[in-house]
Amino acid sequence: MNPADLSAALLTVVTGIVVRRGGTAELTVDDVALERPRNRDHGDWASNIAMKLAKSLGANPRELAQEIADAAAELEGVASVDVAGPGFINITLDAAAAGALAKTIVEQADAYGLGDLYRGVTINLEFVSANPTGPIHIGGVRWAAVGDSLARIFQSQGGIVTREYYFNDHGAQIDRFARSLLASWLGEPAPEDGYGGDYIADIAARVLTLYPGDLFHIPRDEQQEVFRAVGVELMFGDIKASLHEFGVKFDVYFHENELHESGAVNHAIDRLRELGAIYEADGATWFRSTDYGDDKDRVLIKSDGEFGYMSGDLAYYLNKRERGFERNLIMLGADHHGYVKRLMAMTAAFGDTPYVNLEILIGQLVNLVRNGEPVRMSKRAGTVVTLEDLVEAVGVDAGRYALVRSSIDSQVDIDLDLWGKKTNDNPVFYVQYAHARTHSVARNASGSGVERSAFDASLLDHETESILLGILAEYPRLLRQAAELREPHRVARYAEELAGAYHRWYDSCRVTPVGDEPVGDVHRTRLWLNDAVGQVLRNGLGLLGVSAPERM
RNA sequence: GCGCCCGUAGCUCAGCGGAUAGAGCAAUUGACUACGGAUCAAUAGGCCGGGGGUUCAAAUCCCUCCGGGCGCACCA
Repeated sequence: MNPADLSAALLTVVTGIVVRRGGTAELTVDDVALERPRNRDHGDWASNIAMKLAKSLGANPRELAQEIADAAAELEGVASVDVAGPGFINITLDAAAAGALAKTIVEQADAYGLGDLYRGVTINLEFVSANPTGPIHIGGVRWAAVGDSLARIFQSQGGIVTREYYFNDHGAQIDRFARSLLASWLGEPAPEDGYGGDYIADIAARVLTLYPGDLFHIPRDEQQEVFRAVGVELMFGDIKASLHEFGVKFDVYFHENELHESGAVNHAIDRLRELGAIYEADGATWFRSTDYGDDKDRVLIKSDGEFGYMSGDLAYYLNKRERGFERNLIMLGADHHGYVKRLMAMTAAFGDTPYVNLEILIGQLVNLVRNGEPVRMSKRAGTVVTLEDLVEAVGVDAGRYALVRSSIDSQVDIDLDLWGKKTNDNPVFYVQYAHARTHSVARNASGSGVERSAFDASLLDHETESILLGILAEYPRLLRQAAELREPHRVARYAEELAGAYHRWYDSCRVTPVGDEPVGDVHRTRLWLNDAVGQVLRNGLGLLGVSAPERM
């Protein structure tokens, strides 16, 4: 008996009562969704449906609750139903009904918790998209961890997900990068608006070994072009490699240059023009985005003839739509939140639905901290902490977990010294240890002749067992919620809660008999529960891109 | 000035209409000749930034003020 089954049964009960009382409320399963009460005295599951319905039925909430409770008490698998407080309905399952879940989970294995919220929906999730003018710095790392995890969560709901990286290889910043490489090679100081740091010299040297021709005797602008073309490829290769090391693999690396070379940018502007959203002023071409809720109109073609920043975004969006993506999500840092309105205006102008066909997830920036003091990062000064630095200092698991554990709405401090030294501060080890422990227990059980050869759910009647089963039962809904809200951190917090409940159960219920005690069905049944917990921890950690070790 | 995010235990953060607000770390005290003590139990620690409002019910929703972060270019 899981909460979904119970909700469905309760829906039938409540609907019957509403009809009998002459009510007109149309109820769905969501209306009678059960929650797990904080306090164990309040049973396994609780509903507030009576308080919600009382007003429209003109009924006393407690009386209504009692009527529902009396009917619900007859449901199969329900041990008792109580009315408490202002009208809560508290349901306690009998141990057998609750415990059956342990077997279900083991049997469903990796499939336990999967849902169909986005069954068949094509989703394009764009994240990181850092310019290839330097290594991925610590700010981009957050989106790497969160974005990849969110992609996995969408997939758990049946979504057809493409992880995409927008490769900004067109425009002034790339020119600066090229000039910086050239300057480094020539032994000149870095350009005023260019990039510094050891990696520039490193890339410049690698360009030299890769370039087959004679770089010394060609004009300077051709030299710069060589450094641009080869340097960007090298930089991009490095970025890919460090992302890969971090466990993040993109399906598509999209080059902005393609949009310009194929004429897609012009085409996108023409399309807007046909729709009447374009005007000319001051020698520039403007998108009348204020018609669609933006704060000001945006320049698409500057008076010098160059494309404005936004023009590429128009073409890119259309390109994604032409590739068939129903939902397009872009993860951006808080320093880009000003883009939301103009991109939504674009979406509306093209006749799509803002916040549905296009969705922008804004995440707060990370602060780099050293000994409690904030550290300013500067690509130019070369004081950048990179993804590789993070992995080197704390490892992939601890790094990803720490980054994905917080809501993206909150700023996080990254203190590599602290993270590197006191890694026990990171709850990832608490969760991983719980998982390792499930394997340790299973190994031990096997050695003592305890196998999953019998299952009697009614034997899972210890208090820690009913708590554990309650948490396990919530997993599918938790996953769905994480997907709906685009909040991977919920999976991490859930894993911590489950790990805690498991450790407490371990402390009071043994799987392997002690001493001369014979192996009984209670031990065999507990082994099912043990393995079920291991399975769910593994599933959850997998969605976070964190390993689930069998030994630590 | 306008916009977005945040202000919850000493620290880092969950909870975002429900019952006595939680976890980890830090602190204090206990628990292994019983499945790994990277664990568990217990204690202590909170006017959920302040003030109004909506509601049967507000940390959660609305308004306002205070404090912090980030934005508001024919730059990308």
